Amino acid sequence: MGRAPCCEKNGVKKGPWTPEEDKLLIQYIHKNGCGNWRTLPNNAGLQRCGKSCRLRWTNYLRPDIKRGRFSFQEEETIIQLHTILGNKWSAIAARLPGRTDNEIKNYWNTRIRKRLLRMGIDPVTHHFHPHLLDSIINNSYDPTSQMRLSRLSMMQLYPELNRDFVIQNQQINDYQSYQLVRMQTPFQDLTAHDQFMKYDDVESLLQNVTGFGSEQNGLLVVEDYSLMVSNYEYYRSGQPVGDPVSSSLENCTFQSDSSNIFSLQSVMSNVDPSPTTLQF
DNA sequence: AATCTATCCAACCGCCTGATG
DNA sequence: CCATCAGGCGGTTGGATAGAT
Repeated sequence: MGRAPCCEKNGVKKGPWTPEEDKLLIQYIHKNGCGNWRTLPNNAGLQRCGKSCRLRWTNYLRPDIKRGRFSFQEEETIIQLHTILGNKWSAIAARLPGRTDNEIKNYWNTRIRKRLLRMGIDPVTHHFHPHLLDSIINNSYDPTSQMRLSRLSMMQLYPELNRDFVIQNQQINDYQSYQLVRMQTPFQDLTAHDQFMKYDDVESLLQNVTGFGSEQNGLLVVEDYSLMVSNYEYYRSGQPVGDPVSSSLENCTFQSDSSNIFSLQSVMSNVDPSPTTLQF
């Protein structure tokens, strides 16, 4: 015979934890440690399965858990680690102090994954895929969305980067590569339409870089202005000198109009010297 | 104000691996 | 060696909430 079962199936409570249950679990673990999860519920006076207790403790009650919004640095780390590790959430969580695998998994599935798809990037391979753009262009194209207009026009602006070319040339395999082609072209050499698209690139990039803000009536509304600026500075500091993306951003400044609503004043590189107001 | 829809996330489920008797 | 379990993991669900109509 092996071990006894971890818990009786009958009489075990399921569903959301009450504050009283949380209190019992915290008090017991503070006094006795985790020990054996199988025997813990009985010893702590909880009508729960040991597995449920372990999950509640590791994902929610543990004192070293960092709650709240993910920073840009954390999000960048998650994306980079996911490129290498895939859906190994526990391995990713091990490199993000205070974050649980469950929290990272939820954040990936509800935020990051969707954003990558919107950019035409496969969240599994992290490569650009034309068929993802197909679905955007053919099925859900919204002419009021600058992000989507950007991608549609991108294909029109760079016909040499057609889908066969994308498939055959692995060095240009994602959305950022398309942006870099435009970023690296001097502003004065671009057509009027290209210039508009370059503005659009910077706008989209800033919103991704800062990781905060939502469009409301053409203005960018942020929850934490200082954290947004901090993320922006972190991004810029991590880019190599002469990087076309960061050089396009280097003269950007933020102007707060009120406590949490502001417009972006930007002087883009190689652009008309008068400041240009960009609104999200 | 009421209803519908989309999003978020805590919690559960089922599977896998190594440990145990 | 085998049956069984604990612990850990990734996938999925469903209730709560926010936003849209």
